[in-house]
Amino acid sequence: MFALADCNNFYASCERVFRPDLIGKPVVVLSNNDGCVIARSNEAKALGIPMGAPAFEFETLFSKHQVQVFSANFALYGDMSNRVMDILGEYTPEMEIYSIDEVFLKLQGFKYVDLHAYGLNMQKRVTKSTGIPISVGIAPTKSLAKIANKIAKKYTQQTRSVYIINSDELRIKALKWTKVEDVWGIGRQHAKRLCALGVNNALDFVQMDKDWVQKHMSIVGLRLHQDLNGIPTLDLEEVQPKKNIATTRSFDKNFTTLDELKERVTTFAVSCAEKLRKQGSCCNSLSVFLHTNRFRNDLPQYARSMVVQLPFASNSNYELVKYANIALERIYKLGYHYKKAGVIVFDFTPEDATQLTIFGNGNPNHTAIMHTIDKLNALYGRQKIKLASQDLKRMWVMKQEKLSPRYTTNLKDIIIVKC
DNA sequence: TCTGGGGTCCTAGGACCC
DNA sequence: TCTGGGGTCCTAGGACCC
Repeated sequence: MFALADCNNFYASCERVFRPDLIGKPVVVLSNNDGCVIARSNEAKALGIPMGAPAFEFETLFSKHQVQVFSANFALYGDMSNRVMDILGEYTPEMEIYSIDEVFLKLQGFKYVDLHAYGLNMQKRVTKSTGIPISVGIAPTKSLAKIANKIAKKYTQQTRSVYIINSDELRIKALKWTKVEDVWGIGRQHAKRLCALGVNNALDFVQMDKDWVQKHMSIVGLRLHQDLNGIPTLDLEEVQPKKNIATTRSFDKNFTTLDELKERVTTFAVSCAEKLRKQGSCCNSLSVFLHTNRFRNDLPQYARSMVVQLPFASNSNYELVKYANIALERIYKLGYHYKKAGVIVFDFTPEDATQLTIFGNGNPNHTAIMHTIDKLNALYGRQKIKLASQDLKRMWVMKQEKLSPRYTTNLKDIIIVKC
């Protein structure tokens, strides 16, 4: 059996842990630059605030219903996630952290354990120990555990946030209850196509012809089809080193000059290099993109990206910055208002296995200095040591007007309890 | 005025090899 | 009129996830 433990309204719940006065009140968390809504408490959902809602469009609704609005505080969410995962890890030797707020637990060899009681225990313990409410779904396969979790979340009262699918009867009932577009792995495109064929719920889907599924939804769809039929096809996945690493940002205003963009792209490339070093990888290629604001119909639109192959695998700030800027200069066009840019690195080789060449390929060895920069930045704060071509005056601060304190990761922000 | 930021996998088709 | 039969690698694009 598999269990899927999923934190309820995770970011909103994190904000509430240290602000218990917000329990029962609508809470939303915004994306970077305070752009859109990326998390909502149940009360906020009930007000009809959709996922991804642009914050500025909902300002009147926010103030009318006294919605508590927060800027994204990823330091807090990451730390709270670790706490939740640590506790859940005690319930099984095999788990897969699927996202910041979700984890699959493999319950193999639990034949003589009352899994429902086991689920209730983990649910209670996480909620009590961290203040984060979670839901638990248990079923014979991962995709069915996903569905069980959805049921637990929807019927909190009746299920006490734990639901188990442990018979074919319950499986059929759950599949029938699940709309096809809500199935994990069936996105908008496939849902549209399936609905047109009269396949409206997950039960309809599992009864479809295998060949059709494979033909139109590839091997991925076929695996899901099997898994939902109760044949375990999707197993836990091990943590793999990343194959792509990206740093991309929207700007809070439009940029027009090459110099402004150069500074941003330089900072993004440095950030990618840092992430590469953290994972012990070097990249052989990178891509730079930039585009104008796609929401502004009154301005001319332009978007381009360019891939650069490095002559050697690297994770040096200097090298990545150099090649990222070469790409930027090629794709930059004067006369446009740029809103977003990014750097993506890919085609990795492990740091300790980069190819040497007999005649030398000009790959300078920056290992020592990068190591020193990383160490200093770890000690004295991120971006303490920067390249001169980066934003030295710290002009580009993200819009984060409603940021909560870093309660758990910054000594200055630890709460004071008066008793 | 203001609209996020990351990731993964699969397939078809073209270019190329012998 | 008639024009082989295998392969591999790479890329773009499409689908999906949180």
